[in-house]
Amino acid sequence: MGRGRVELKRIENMINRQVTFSKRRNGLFKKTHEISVLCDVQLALIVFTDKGKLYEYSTDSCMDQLLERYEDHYYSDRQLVATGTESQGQWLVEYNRLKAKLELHYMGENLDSLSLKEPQNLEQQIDKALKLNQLMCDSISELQRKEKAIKEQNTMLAKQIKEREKTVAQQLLWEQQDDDNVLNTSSFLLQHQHSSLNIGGINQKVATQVRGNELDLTLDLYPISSWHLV
Amino acid sequence: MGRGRVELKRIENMINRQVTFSKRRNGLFKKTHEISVLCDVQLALIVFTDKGKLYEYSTDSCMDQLLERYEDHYYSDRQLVATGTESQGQWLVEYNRLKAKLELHYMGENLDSLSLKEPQNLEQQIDKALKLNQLMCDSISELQRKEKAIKEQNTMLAKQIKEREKTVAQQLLWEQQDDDNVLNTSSFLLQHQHSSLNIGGINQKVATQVRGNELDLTLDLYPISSWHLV
DNA sequence: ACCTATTAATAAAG
DNA sequence: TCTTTATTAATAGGT
Repeated sequence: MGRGRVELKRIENMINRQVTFSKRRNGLFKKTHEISVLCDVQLALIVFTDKGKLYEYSTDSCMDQLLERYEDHYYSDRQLVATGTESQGQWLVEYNRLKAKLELHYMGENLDSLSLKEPQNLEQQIDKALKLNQLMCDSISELQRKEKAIKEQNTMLAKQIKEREKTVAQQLLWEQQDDDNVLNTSSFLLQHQHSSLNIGGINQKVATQVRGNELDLTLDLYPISSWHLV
Repeated sequence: MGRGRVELKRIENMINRQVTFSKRRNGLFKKTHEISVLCDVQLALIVFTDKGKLYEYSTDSCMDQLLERYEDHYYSDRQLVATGTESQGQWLVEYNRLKAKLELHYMGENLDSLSLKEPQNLEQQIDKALKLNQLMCDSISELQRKEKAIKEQNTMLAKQIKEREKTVAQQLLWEQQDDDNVLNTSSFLLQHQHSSLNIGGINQKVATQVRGNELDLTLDLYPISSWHLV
């Protein structure tokens, strides 16, 4: 549309390119919003200009949820099944097999083990390491389970809010209709905050959390360094 | 365009909605591609239908990079430095220390190691085990981070619901007062607080991370059974 | 920003 | 889903 066709290739004139970008960007965002409302779909649109400026749109302004959902679409489900069931189960098998082997080993070579200076110790260390790994596996799947549960709760809450909004909106409509009969003005302001990502706040908390983890890391890691291998 | 105007509201007829979605989706993706090429901008478009079907477009098909860039746009480098340096750095220290010990060990006992049948192998295995531990540690802290973020979002949502209840209750009060007082203006502020915690960002990295771990876990776990300790 | 000649998108119907 | 077609919407080029 417009006067004359446009070739589908980069507009070389910079001014022109920027003007076109501005116009088409508006159009694109409008259409994005329209399809979102008309067809009741959730969508996210992110645009980066060559100069690094960012424009974004997302249904209900929850870009994060959408992006998360996007990730989940590819990773989460399969992951949960894989880690939760397979690898963990597999891991236990490995663990027990190894333990049995170790026991056999020390039964047979009990006295003439010169170079193995600390057999019990080695066994203990490996045992510890295995147990540690096992714990971590447990931890991971536990966390994954928790995560899923909380997410579900989240979705529920979000739904509730949406429902409530609808109800309120409808009430207002009714109210307005009543008011019209009495020469009244009902003003309704819906403040739709756009893409204010509340990241600063979260980050702080994330950082704290990470620091907490570091401590755990350290605590867990020291035993490993005390494997008496030297 | 089309015969007659269309109101900007959800199309209730399901068939119609789907048809419109199909048509407009094509249009939207086309326009998305066009602006990308004409104006030389990078963009990402993600669409989820109400039934969970996913459609996506991204310039040069590198959605991940774009999403990462999006996150980076909000994430300050502080976090990256903090996590990247401290916790991981600490770990590297441990790791290298242990490695050095192992090397010394094999230097000294090079020839008379009967029971240590495959020293290099043992080293490799321990190396792998350590890396595995590291990955699991990372995974755990990522998951913990994520969990906390989602929980917070949950809290936010719950708060929103409470707020809304209050608002509605108050509105009802006003309404009653208005009934007594015929010439009145009822103004109502609906604050669409938006609780967007930046979970997407965290999630993306976790997902990537976890995916990496998955593979590594599987690959690394098998060798453990081949520790030639028997 | 605004204007308008044109092209593009698309709603409704088959 | 795939066409067709009557209409509206988007927009290129100019001011």
